[in-house]
Amino acid sequence: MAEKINIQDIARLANVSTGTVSRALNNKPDVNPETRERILRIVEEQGYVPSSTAIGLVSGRSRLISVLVPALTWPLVSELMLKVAEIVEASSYEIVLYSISSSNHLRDCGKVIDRILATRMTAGLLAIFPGQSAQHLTQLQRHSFPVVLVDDQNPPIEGIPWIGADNRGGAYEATRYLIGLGHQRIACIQGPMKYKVSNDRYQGYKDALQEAGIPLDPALVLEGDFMPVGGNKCARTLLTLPKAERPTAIFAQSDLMAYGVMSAASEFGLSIPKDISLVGFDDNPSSAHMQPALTTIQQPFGAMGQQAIELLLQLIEQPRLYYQGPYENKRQILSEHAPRIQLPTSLMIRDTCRKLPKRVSHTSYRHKQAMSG
Amino acid sequence: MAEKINIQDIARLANVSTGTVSRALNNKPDVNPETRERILRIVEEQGYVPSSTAIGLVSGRSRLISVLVPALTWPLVSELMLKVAEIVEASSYEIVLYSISSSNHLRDCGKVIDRILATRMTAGLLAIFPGQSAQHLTQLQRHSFPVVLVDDQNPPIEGIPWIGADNRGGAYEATRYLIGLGHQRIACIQGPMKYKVSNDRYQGYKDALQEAGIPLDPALVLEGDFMPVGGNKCARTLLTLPKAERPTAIFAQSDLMAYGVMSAASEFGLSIPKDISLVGFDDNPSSAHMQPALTTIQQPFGAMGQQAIELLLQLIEQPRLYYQGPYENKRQILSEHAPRIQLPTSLMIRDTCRKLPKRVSHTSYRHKQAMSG
DNA sequence: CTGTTAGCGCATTCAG
DNA sequence: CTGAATGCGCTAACAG
Repeated sequence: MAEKINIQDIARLANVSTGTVSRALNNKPDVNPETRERILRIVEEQGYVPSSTAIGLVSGRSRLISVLVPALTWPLVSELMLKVAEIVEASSYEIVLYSISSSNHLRDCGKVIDRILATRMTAGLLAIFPGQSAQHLTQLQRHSFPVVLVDDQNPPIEGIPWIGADNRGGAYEATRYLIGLGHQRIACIQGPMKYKVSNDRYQGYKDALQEAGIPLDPALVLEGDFMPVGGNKCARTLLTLPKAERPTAIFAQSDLMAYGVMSAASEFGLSIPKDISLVGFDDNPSSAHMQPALTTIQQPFGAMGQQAIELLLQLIEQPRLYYQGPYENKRQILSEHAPRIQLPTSLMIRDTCRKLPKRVSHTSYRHKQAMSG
Repeated sequence: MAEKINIQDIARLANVSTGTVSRALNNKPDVNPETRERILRIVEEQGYVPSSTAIGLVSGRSRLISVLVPALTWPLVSELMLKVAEIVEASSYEIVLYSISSSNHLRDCGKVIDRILATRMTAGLLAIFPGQSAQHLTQLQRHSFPVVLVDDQNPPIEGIPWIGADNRGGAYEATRYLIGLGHQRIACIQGPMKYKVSNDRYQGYKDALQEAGIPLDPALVLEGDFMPVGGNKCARTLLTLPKAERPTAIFAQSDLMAYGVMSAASEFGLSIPKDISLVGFDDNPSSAHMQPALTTIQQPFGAMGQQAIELLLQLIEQPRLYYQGPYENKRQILSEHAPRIQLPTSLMIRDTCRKLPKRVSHTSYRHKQAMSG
């Protein structure tokens, strides 16, 4: 059935030339409706599918899209890819996956990008959280190879469309939520400050503090590593502080670090949220199943994936023109400037935060503890 | 630099024919070493990369490999894919990703497989945990299209190479570990029994019980859904049992269900591992960060991915011949039968299991509890 | 050793 | 409206 059958076979079976078959298949207007129907019927019968390789060769265009992903073990990327895959499969394109794993670092990534560019096997590139490899992307841009970047580590690159989460807004919301609960001494466990994302979240944290008129205490701002161990280490430092200086709430810039905070708390015999309130960032799938379930900021990964791939597809078909606004409504003003799209996060309220009594003083805290004990 | 430059340009620049250039590029023996070097130099200078599309067309072979993945949100798949991607990138092949997400169920998956087969755009298919879609795979097999299946839900399919984890052995090890700790009343929270994996793990559980001469108590064997909610529900049933009938340990057939058990325990005011010991299965990345860290059976996803993709690559290049034994050592006897490779799991001992005192009786248990309370 | 030629499967002219 | 011819970039077979 699926034995190598080509356009000539169809042409023979339909008593027409290959040209006509080709026209019929590509919905060209100038073809006899009767003939077209007959051809399509035979195509259906024979289960004929045009060779995408040949089409690629003759048309010079590819139906393949490169997607560059970081270590897939990061659960967040999965969510994003899910949406990307869904949309690509609904189109006539396919995804070619390139992963920058632990072994092939910066240098190898450059090679991958060179190959993408040189072979032109794919029609465009979606780079997802490429980390340091982002710098190689300008090279593609120079050759007017369509690229869309989903990132949070690097400052935006001139000329490259960029999709990201509103990290500053998310951090602001997290901190404001804690303030609304009555917390005044709120610690911030940061990611590595060399990353843009860490700075953005720090800004959001400061925004909320400033808005509430709470002075920023540098002793409560610690730099972690986005990983559980770093979160744990920072939390230990915070919990070692004298009671009066100790934070009543912690904003961890990643869920993984929040996990570390939770383990540190239990090591100190402290209970969350009774003794310490905690908010994370990311909303990893497992965060909802922690004990207690982690209150956190959810990143809009699905939406980011969707925006990114839709933008890329549009870029491939309409080079150098960017639609502003939602993709569905294409009658938007076109722009020649690479868009920067920032998607809103959302606060997931769960069980790691506790409302503080009106007046928070050392004595009233101990009093309450004694009553419950 | 990377402007469309082809083999003719190189031929012109090197003052040779395209045939010679092609020969030089493909390391054919019959080409003047001097000429070859000159050509290679020019190729390097010009940054020429042969069009894989054209090569694909003329050679009839593809350098693309289809990889069919289930909902990527499942963290386990990421680990597997990581290894697959690493190996593919080291080869001359690329990965084309197809995902069977929530939206496109069984029917759409059939379409995907039809397309893979019809276009022959890719040279082979690696199907990872395809679930119910596995049945479509026989179609590929019939057309002698190389397929390798990584699965645990379905019984093996005749003629299709199969890679899986030793689920029975893993469950046996988990249960034996609990028995070794002195537990006698060990519950088993199963996955859906329509899946092979659930039956395999149940067998392993029974094996260990039988070996230790412990009678199987049907009241302690409950069917879950592999998800946290199911684990929680089953655990509630178990914890509602009268003290004497209540299990002292629970073997959950998935980590996610183990999370559900943990939350159920805390709802019942029970502490893990003090009151109940718990072992999971899978070793999700987050399991090590649970409070307490979950003792579980680790699935060899990396190894599974590696075996699977190496087998597929070999199948593509040596159709209908399967190497038996490790890939590295290729001088193995070849077989015409599709191999079934089962990879060993490993027990990750962490903090959710407790050694029971020598004699386990209702009274001594309460005595100990009273002493610690 | 090397140049020439004939396709791979298709879309796209250019004539009818 | 349609058939025939050209060529996409490359490899392979065949002559030199």
